[in-house]
Amino acid sequence: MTAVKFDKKMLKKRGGRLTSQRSLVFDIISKGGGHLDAAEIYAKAWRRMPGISLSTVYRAIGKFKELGLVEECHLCQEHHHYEALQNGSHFHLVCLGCGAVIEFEFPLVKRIRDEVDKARRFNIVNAEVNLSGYCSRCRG
Amino acid sequence: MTAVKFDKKMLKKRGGRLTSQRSLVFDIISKGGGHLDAAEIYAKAWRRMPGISLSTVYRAIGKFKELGLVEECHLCQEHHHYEALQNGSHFHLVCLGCGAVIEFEFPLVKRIRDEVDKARRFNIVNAEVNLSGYCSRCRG
DNA sequence: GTCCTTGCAAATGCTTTGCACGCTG
DNA sequence: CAGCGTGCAAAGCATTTGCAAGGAC
Repeated sequence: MTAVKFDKKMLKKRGGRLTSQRSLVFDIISKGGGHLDAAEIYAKAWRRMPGISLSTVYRAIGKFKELGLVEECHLCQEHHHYEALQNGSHFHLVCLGCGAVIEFEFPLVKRIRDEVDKARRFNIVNAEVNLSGYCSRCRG
Repeated sequence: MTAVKFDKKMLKKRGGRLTSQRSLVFDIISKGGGHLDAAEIYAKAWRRMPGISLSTVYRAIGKFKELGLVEECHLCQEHHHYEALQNGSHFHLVCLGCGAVIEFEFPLVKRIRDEVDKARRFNIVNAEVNLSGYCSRCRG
């Protein structure tokens, strides 16, 4: 997990401007290893650039997402969704085109659980698998 | 995906009371197949019980979660977290005890992608796998 | 010089909480 | 009848937006 050097080219693609704030935010996200939320990024940013605004952090993140440099861990849903616990676990396949959600079960998921359990000495309680992409109708 | 009959016993375990609002909310969640958010549940509930309060919906959901009857799809994190896209995908193993996050790569994940891709005629763009449980230190 | 970015403050949207009344057990 | 659950309104957070001033190109 090495930090990615923030590069002018990365922004220029779609006309973004290279500012010190953006470099800073990108550097923090890049070194954060994927576990930082906006407030944490903001806190780290403030230490290196006192006075930086929280909205600037959000806007930088938004820009990076737009450019495909950064992604949210929980990509497919905006807010919480709930489901009743019934017959075992199933997984979600979300179409980025039409928003359709398909549920599926997949034996390999159990194998992943088992093997991670063994390999990492980790007692797995919950497994969540979310796939997103384009369904047959929407691709093209 | 059949609806689960809401049962008095399900609530009594920890002293909850059986009310018409709770039955209604549970029924909606149960029939929703896991893709309803709070607002959608509220809307459906209002149609069958005009005047029901949104806070009641939230409190019912909270109770069901507490009783283990319902779970949020995005269990492990409260709000969005961001990560830089770099060398291919990795996955997350979150300890429910100490909060540690372990990243791992796993070849089976690629197999799942491929097979779902084929089986469902779905063009997969992003795969996300989140496992949670207890690490060797925290279990016991 | 143009117009994209920033900082600030206010607004928005989802979720939670305080309080008095009503209903379950 | 005791105490939990409800509805309402207000509070809390995270995130977004409008606007005037500042900086990149």
